Amino acid sequence: MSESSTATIPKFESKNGWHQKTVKCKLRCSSGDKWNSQEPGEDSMCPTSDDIEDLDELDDDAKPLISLVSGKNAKKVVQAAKAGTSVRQKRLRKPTKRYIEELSDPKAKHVMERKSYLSATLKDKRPKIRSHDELHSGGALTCTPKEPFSENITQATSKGTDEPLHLRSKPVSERRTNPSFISKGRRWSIRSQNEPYQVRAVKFAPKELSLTGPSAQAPFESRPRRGRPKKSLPLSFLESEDDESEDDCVKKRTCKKSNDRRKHQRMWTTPEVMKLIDGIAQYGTGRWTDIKKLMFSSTAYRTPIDLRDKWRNLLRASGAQKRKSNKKEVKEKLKDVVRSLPSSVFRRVRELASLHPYPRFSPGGRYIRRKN
DNA sequence: CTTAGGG
DNA sequence: CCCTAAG
Repeated sequence: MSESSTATIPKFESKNGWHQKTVKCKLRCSSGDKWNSQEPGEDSMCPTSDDIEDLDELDDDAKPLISLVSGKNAKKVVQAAKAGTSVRQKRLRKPTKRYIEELSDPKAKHVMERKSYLSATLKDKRPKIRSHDELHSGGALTCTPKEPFSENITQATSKGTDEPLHLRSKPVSERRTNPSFISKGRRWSIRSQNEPYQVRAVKFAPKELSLTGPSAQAPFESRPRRGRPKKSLPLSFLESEDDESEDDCVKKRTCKKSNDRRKHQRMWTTPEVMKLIDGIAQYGTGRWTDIKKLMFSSTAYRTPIDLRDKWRNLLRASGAQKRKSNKKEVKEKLKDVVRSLPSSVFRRVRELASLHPYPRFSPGGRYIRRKN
């Protein structure tokens, strides 16, 4: 998929090529299926081997996405030129994101909100951006396919790798991650500018594109989601962990508007659970950050909190957490959790549960100190 | 900033 | 998963 779209790009020199590209993108778009819907569903699989951490899926939609963007952009440019509305000299970068959004999301309900939010954030965070905003913001993005990328890259790199990039990266990732943008703007939105890998990813994008991205596996590691990437994050690259596209579309499909919460659910795979358990076995309960760092260093998603939550659920599911409800009930309730997990896992869960109780308070109410 | 708890 | 209150 990406290939085809990429292939057309070189033709940009001739106006014809351009047009072609646009059309193509459009076609793709209208054809309906998302490119990233290759993953039917993860839940049914019951992996027995331990090394299936990357069974999730290959996230290739980034490239197509970009081309899409460019296509849009081109179209937009044309339109703008016709209308003569904009005063931009070069190529009207600014509105890009808007169009992207609009086209990709027919409803385009939150466009305005989003826009305002964005600008607000920018203003708020980095006042100076606004000045070169016009020049850059769309800059690389726009020309990615059309113009020699070298220029853009140079510009981007030499200039603050920060501001313009982040500026650009946000819309893109947002679009992918958060179809029904929430005007409120969450933590991750704000933080996204601090995330090193995201920046990097964005920076690479153009290169890959023009080079016909040979081995670009996880073009957009973007993990806009909340969470302190911290210093140890760069590692998350190597693993080419993947996507987010999955849950993205899952969200879109299943709950569409859904209640604000639970936007991106990601199914816990068995290996993940096992890693978690191992981690707890080593560190005990309560040191989620450490566990995350050690066991999930390669996994960008899964914050320490997620780990803790998962553990809590496991406990409940395993019945170690005696509660009012009897085991049967619990099991029934958390059937989905159980069904894909081998019994061996649950045995371990129980062991650990007795070893280091989760609430960290013994039944008597005494606080249980962690050892190491 | 990290945990714990509750929604 | 998300959010908030505590250390």
